[in-house]
Amino acid sequence: MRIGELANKVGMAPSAIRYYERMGLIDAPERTSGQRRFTTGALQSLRFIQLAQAGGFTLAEVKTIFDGYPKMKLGERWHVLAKEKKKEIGRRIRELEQVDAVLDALLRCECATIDECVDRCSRSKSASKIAANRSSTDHPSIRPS
Amino acid sequence: MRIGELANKVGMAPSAIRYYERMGLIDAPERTSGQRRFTTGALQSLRFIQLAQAGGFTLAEVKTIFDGYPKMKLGERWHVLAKEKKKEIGRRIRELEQVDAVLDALLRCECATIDECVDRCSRSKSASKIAANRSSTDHPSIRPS
DNA sequence: CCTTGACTTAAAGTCGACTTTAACTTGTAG
DNA sequence: CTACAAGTTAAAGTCGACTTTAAGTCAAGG
Repeated sequence: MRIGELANKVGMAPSAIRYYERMGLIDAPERTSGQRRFTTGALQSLRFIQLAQAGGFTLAEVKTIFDGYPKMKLGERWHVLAKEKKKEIGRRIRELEQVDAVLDALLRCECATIDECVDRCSRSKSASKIAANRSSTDHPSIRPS
Repeated sequence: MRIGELANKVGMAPSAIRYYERMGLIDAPERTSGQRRFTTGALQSLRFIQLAQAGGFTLAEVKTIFDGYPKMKLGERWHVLAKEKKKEIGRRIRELEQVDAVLDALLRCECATIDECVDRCSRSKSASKIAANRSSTDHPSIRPS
């Protein structure tokens, strides 16, 4: 399979696939006169990457998973990482719910000027919490080994 | 008030404040021998920016709000934008919940290899939906005027 | 033979929200 | 007077996940 066909099958751009190869996320496939020829194994890897991304993993995290399991074997490690990611997603959802609460507070304000708005609503418990939480959620729990 | 003091009061770096000024988010304050001297008005503006950011607005969106109301007056427009942003946050939360569901599916898999995992779980309804939704949520609903 | 389309590479560009750097001036304390 | 902290600017750097560009190679069809 050439890169274009593979890209079509998984629904991503050829440039993305080359990028993953450069980043060491997928193995460099055999080449026929310079052109990549992929097997279905690459397709599986790419689908897993898509899945992991949908699960909120960064490419660095995916690489960490792959590096730990060069023979494509999963196990404890993968489950541990997935559980950590679930926690992270939970935190992110709660953060967004707070944001939603801030917007509700602002909407209830019926304020005429921004100053009034800030004075009455800025300190309304949720606003400052969010700023405080941000720093923690910035950093993913899974790091390259 | 000099920039350092203001930065301390609102809890942001002086560089951030200069950045907002350059971006036209806050008015350029008077200067004493080149140095910025801020009034409490700037403090209010900065707090509003923090609030808006906590509400999930981008700086471009904040600028849009400010541009529409140069005299710091709020009104219909602000409420409309806030409501749109609430919808966006709702969408994002639902997306994250789907992601959580995907992770659950993967964890239930008990799969031994990545290939197995992908074969059995990748198509499990939620995975492809997420990819489809992403493009829509990428673009904020509020654009510069 | 020539064009067309798909591929190749390395390197640079993109987006957002800043931070960092370099080179300099100004204000204050000892 | 001198040192040091805090201010100034424009320009470049950062992060992540790619895309785009430039310049070139290769195979198949007319």
